[in-house]
Amino acid sequence: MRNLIQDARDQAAALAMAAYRAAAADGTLPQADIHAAPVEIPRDASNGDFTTTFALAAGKALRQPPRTIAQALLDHMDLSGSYFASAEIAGPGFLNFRLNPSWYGAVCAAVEAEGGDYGTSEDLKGQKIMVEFVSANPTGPMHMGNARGGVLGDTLAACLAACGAEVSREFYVNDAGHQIDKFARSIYARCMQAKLGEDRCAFPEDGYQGDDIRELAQGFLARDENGAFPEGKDEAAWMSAMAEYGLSVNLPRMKADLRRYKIDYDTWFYESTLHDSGAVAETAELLTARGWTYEKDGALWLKTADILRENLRRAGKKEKDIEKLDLKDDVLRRANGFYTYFAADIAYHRNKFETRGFDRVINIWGADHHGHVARLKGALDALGLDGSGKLDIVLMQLVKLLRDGELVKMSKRTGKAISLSDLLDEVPVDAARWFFNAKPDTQMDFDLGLAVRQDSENPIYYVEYAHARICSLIEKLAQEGQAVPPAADMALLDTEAEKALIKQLAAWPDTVRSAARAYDSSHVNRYLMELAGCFHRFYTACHIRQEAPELAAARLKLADSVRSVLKTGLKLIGVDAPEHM
RNA sequence: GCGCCAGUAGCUCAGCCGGAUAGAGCAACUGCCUUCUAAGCAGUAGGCCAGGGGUUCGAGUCCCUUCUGGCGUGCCA
Repeated sequence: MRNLIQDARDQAAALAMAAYRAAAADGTLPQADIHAAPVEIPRDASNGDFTTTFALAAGKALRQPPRTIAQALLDHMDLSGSYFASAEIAGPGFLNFRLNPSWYGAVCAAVEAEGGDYGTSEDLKGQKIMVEFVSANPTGPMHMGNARGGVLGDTLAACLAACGAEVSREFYVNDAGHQIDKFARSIYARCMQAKLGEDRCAFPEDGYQGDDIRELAQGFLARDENGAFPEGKDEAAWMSAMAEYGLSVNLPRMKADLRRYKIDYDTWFYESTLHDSGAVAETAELLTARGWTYEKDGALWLKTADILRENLRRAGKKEKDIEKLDLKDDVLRRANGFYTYFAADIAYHRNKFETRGFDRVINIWGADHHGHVARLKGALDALGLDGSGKLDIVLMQLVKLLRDGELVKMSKRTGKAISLSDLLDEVPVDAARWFFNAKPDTQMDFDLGLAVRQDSENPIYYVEYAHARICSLIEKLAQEGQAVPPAADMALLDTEAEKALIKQLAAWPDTVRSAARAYDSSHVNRYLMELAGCFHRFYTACHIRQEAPELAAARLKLADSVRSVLKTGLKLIGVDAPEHM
């Protein structure tokens, strides 16, 4: 709950502002309309722990050289009682602050007091947020492209929850529509082939080619104990029984694969329920009532172009640029009477906001769906549900799968895809989770050959090793009679390695917050790498054994705090923190 | 054609609202284990931040433009 970086930042800003007001009051500096001092953390710690660019930024408004302004601030500044030991002018006019022991002590105290809760906040308290991710078609095994979305959604949800949001993880099951129809026809064709011979029955051209479909067909026929197929009911009835059977086999497998991947959903939402309840038709009627649809060629169309044009105008886009976009309308209900996926998706999101009352909805989508983003938001806007404001779509670039440098196609249709479970057979879960927790918009290559021999080369081991090292250290010292003390004089920790480590501990709350704000949980990975690095350097530079008891106690205490934060951080991204390696 | 995302070290990527000498990991090279785990540490080398203009005290970061790569532009989902 405490955030010492934020506290120090605020304090530095307040000190600078107070100094400016004092300088302006006695005429040292001119009066100007300045209400905040920008505070930054210098890249290089030799430039101080915090710095304000007040003098640089205000140079123009105050019509004085930055260094003169900085000097005036310094002359009017009172650091007593603050977290800062000193302030000095540097470079073109930076005012650099250095932290004093009270700040380092406060960081250690916060980590100690808050334990596993350290880093959490109430930034998003009271907000009901849904993260919908993966939502892979249940017509076949999940391919490894789903692995990335799984990690991104799951870790993002965890970060949002750590910021106090009430988070719900959801999987949208596409158990209706065209794909399912194709799925049923594919199984049906394989059943027919099994009965009559491959060459006597054509397989649908657009059917699913994978072996899993053959297995489903065989499974279905095995359950058809009397050998009735294909007699007894009409084709459509057989197909619907097959689709139902196929889903009953596939969905539990998907759940199991995801569980193996350490992903648990709060809700599995079935698309079919939207059709069955009439919600899709109702949504289309609502859009029609609001004047956003028209009929053409027997189909019902949504005036997507009008909606988007209006949104773009409101966003200030130029008319000629809008024209260039060549905006098109979308079909909601086909000429054959069936609703499109888009129509169902609008109904689905209406359900998320209207029926279930989420304040915010985040969807993780593959970048190949980006054309759909503005349309869906626009359709929700047209329903008065503020899709532009409350629906956020995180687009992730697809993962290119390689094996020993050679491209592996991920097409489900060809049946040659590497499935998620194949992936987990080859790569440890934690390594996969770590790897896929990268910034969503980077295109990444995943080389299976490389991943297999990713042992000591994998950054994750650097972090895990730090944790194991600490556990082992604590264990060993405990055996020698030196337990982690309940309290210690942390002011004794004043070497560069120790201070750097404590500063890194202080940065944890900001890391969680920025990951949640940016919808990018890879901030956590980077943070943990740095924390591990700081620890390894501390470990090498600062020993505990054979040191004076007070110092040893403080260092042991610090190591224990690092252990705690490493564990919390790894847990956040769903990676185990091993005690031995 | 139009649109979205990206282009920073050999590779994978950081770089907070524009700030000081552009950083880290891996790979390469050199050192360091009779003291808490060497899956570690210290060091060396590696850069026209894709190219070109602009905005200003200051640009990897903002604007314009060109080039390169990925993706999209369905009565598919």
